Amino acid sequence: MEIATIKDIAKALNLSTSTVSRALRGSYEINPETKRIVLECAEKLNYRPNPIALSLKENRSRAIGVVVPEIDNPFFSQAINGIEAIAYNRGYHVVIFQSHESYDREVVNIQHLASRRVDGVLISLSGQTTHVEHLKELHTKGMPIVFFDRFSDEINTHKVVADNYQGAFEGTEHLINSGKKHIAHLAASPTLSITRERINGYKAALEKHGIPYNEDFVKYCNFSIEDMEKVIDELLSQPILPEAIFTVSDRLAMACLKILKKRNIRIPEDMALMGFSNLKVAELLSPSFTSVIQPALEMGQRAAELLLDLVEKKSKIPVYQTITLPTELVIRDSTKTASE
Amino acid sequence: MEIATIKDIAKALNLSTSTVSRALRGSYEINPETKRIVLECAEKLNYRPNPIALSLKENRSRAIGVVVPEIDNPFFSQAINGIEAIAYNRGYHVVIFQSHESYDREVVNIQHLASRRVDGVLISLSGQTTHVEHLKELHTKGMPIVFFDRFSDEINTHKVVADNYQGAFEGTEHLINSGKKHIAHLAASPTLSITRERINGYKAALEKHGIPYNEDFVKYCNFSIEDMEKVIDELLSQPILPEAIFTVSDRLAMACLKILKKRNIRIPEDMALMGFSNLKVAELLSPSFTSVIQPALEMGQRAAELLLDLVEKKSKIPVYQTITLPTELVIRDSTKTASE
DNA sequence: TTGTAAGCGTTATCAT
DNA sequence: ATGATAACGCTTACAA
Repeated sequence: MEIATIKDIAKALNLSTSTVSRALRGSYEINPETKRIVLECAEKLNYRPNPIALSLKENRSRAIGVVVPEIDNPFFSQAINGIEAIAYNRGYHVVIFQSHESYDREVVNIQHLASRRVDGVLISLSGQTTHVEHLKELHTKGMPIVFFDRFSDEINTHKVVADNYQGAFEGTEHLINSGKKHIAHLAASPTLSITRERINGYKAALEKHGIPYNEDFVKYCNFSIEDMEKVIDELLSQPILPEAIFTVSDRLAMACLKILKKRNIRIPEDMALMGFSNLKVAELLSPSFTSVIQPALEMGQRAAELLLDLVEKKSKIPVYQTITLPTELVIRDSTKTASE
Repeated sequence: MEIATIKDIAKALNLSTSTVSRALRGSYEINPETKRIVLECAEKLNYRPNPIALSLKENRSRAIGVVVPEIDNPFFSQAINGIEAIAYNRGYHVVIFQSHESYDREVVNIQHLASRRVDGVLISLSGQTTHVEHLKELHTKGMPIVFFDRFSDEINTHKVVADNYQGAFEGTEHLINSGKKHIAHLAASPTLSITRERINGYKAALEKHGIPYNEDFVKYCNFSIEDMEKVIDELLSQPILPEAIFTVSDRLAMACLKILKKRNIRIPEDMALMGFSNLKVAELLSPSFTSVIQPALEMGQRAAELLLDLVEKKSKIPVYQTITLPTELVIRDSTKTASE
């Protein structure tokens, strides 16, 4: 990996490194002829500036850190896709970190990010995270941070989220409109902002249609399959069986399908199933699975734009904003909708 | 972002930077008491070594670059998951690049990687890539490179692949065993190594069972949905309709489902559908969709291990190997299998 | 227009 | 056991 440096060019041309440096970038104060020679030589030696030296000098890395619970989750990989697109266009690299839904791991990630001297951080909190001192410290030290999807109110910065309230409202209302009254809501970690927003949307839809809220129909579970199945089993072992289940993730829907199948409960005849989803393979799914699609890609893009604006100090005094992007209700089997 | 440096500690303690440096790492040649004081002060100032300065000095970045066609593809996001796990454990960071199946973009990615001074590269080639001079140059300059999934024979290095031949063979044989004779094979780019291997497996299964190979049943298509649908339409407009379609990706299977639905062809009664898949939501799929699952996570892990061994020169004279991991045939609806 | 020198944070070498 | 200095690659006052 022998790579030519500015010194090599200087030596080859009998110039000083500063002249070479000037020729290579700002063309001010430089003899056009010298510049030509330098560029030619740089080309010949296949010179590439060393970004590490640059980083050391400028105290910036031209890289942003992204902390997500799991890369291998369609929502986050789509979001990263959006982030990468924007970062790439603006000359930044993306360094990925996974918290694996663990608070401890998230803290370690943040330490790594800080010591890696990334120029900014995009983060979606882990399901375990209940306090954010680790981020607060980083933020007060001046590190630009932008939340997407899962945020904390304790840090005053940009937030880019899906309209979880409206998404849950519409989804729930769709179930109500197709004749369901007993609707269960299978939520994720109660500590997450998205969980609260979704439950509120769910409640609002029930209320609008005069359906009493039944606490037993709302279940929380973490991200392990075992836990999901346990919770679903509990839900289905109650005296009153729901007529529909609204899940907040594909994995939960999957777990539901499995349990329902085991109990010989037919979908959608015996029980309707719907929920938040991010699969790109909609057509491969059971046609009766109506879903609330999140704008993952766009969330990533918007978050990255906001972050890079902060990093590049486009606005001297940042006015932090919360951007809420709409979800989309996708009904696959329209025949089922109007009926009943 | 004011972060304490070794200088700050030295100043605070009236020591030289070299003493502080020694106290901080190698504990040889240092007064235990001095060491204690330094560590205490470092703790107080929340000192974190600057990896950029380290990188400059050591001419290494402790980061590896990963080039994949699309992050937002379950196969690659699972592979990245495996890569990240290994890299994390061994103290490396992962910098992600996407080629978006474009050769030009892949070349740019490689340039970025090189100038970023990553310590090694993991790559799965783009569907457009037919020559690999960009990688050859990097490799001959000494950059460790490991291929996973999609490789080129022109570069002598480690390769980690799925057993595409066997996967396609088993999948095709499964269709044959369930009574199908006219089996179409929907392949990806003909330039990719995986495409060749899979077609060979497909052919071998046909041959084993005495079914003549029909060229019209093998179609190539690129990664755009439009192209997929066009090719599938062509396939279904031929004089002899296949009884089964073997697809090499989830997106292709999806496109098939769409077209088949439009033409009112029932699955699996009129036409069986199966193929390579990487979805984690198997249970959400149509129960008749049999799939050949690729060991994406493990491929990422193995590739990362091999790369980091190269990077750390564990073996002075590397013996490059090709690791082939088995695929898994997952039959969801066992009732259909034995019948017919 | 070009060269000299200092500095970014760290470590290794060579004094002391 | 500790300190001074050079070096990693690059930019930028400041000098010439």
